[in-house]
Amino acid sequence: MATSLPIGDFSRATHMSVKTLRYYHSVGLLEPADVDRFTGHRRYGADQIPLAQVIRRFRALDMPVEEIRGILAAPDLPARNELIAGHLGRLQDSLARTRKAVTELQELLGRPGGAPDADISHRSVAQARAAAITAVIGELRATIGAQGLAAAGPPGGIYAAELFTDERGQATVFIPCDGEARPVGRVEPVVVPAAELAIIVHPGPDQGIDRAYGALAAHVARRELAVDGPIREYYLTGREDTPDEAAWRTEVGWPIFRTGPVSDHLS
Amino acid sequence: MATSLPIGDFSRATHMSVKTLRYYHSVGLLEPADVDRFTGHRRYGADQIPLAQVIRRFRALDMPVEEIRGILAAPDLPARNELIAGHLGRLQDSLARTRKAVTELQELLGRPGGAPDADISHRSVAQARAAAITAVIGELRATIGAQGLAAAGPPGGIYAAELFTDERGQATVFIPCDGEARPVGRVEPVVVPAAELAIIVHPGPDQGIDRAYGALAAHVARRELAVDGPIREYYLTGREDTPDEAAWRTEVGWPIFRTGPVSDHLS
DNA sequence: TTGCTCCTCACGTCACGTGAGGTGGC
DNA sequence: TTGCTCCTCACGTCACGTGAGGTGGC
Repeated sequence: MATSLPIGDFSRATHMSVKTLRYYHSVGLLEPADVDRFTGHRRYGADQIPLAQVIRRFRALDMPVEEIRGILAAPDLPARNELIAGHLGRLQDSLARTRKAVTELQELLGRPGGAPDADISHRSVAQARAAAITAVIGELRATIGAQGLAAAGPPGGIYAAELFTDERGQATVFIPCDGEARPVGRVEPVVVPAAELAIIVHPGPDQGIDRAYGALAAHVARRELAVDGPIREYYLTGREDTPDEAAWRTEVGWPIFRTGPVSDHLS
Repeated sequence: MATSLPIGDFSRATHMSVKTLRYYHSVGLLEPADVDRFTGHRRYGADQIPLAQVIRRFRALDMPVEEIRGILAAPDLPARNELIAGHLGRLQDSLARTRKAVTELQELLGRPGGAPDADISHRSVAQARAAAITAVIGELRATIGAQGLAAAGPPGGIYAAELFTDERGQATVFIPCDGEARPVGRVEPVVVPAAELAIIVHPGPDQGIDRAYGALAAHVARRELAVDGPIREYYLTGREDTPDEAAWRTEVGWPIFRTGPVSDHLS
């Protein structure tokens, strides 16, 4: 007659917890050889140890209980192999998905997974008081000069995304200044909101700036968490500063949710 | 004033299900801009769309809700990056585990992941009637010959695992035969139980058979689901057959739970 | 009145782990 | 009597999906 073990001993023999064994009993994956009709105590046969070990091995390979049951019940070896291969396929799918997630996260962190997009930088921009208008920079400069205010940074523009697709939408041009501007003509005081931006610098005059937009858009799509919000431009050097077009510099800023390397900040 | 959307519109705008949005509200991950005090209807601001998209992106990377909340609340960029990196690390761990599981499953299926162990084969052995003894083959052969029975296969032995570790345990030597043997002296009739075996062939006389055992044990540990049970030997060609020791052949069989390629069967 | 949208429970998922509260044999 | 083992509920996990049953505005 075969030796039989109480659940505790069987648990130690198989390195499965008592709770697990009771669970496997309840779902019919591994039934005890005997259950006492009065006390409910389970008894396992020593000859069930190898089966338990096989189950443990499959569970360690993340195979669902339901599928293990199927494998144990498979009528022949090809059926058994097919179930195992099915699980293998699912594991490989999840492997590919996880691998992709890892890559994306690495890119969000700015790790050298692909070459970093060298011409792109990041910036947290604090909000700033400014004088704003819907027309040209010269008018702004003259206005704040006349009001005895000083420029507190390069002039800039905020452009609603619809501008680029619908050809209509809100556009604002501003010069940050060190005090409250008084409204004069089309000039009004504004507070330029804070933002987190991915920045690319476009050299030269306006024509060709769409290449900078293209590069920035591609970068953001791949390596950043884009956020819907108006595009921003900063006019570092322009026609107001020098007639040499080659020396002009425009920054294009795309609003993002910041992750990745810490770079320069601008308040 | 900002545009606000009912949950259905916000759901379509963000590609999140209404159920998901309600869930995120209930756990405080994404609170609607306003909730009607009487009807309970939720309203979301259009400016919440980008935040929702960020959340969706992180969830697509399998980040737990609790951690996304932490990232959104992170006080600065390094803290944010650290949380993301933590998740990345966990993903990489699970990647490694899954990769290992895939390899093990492939080995169980006998895929060429490592070179297959060429000298190992598989066999399902049906149960067989036999004449058995705890001593030498010659005595068995003489006995069944005297009883007018024919050998139905090569002689074999069944050896309890304890034999190899404790140097004691049950050992049985048998010759399958085509009828019921009558007990004579130490010879008794037995039924050799069916088994699934991984098989290696050892050429030559007994000395050196431990090398075959070693190779078989290593193979089983890596590529099979081992099962506790007695080891079996089959004496295909031995001293009874030819005096040429180089021609002797012994098969060693290790009980397993069969997976992998279909090979020869022996009944 | 009929659709449509919105609401709040309540339950299921998967493989157990964690108690709570109680029993039986040495 | 004290430990120890064993038992059966019941609940929690994680991120929702799936109903059931009901309401409010066009």
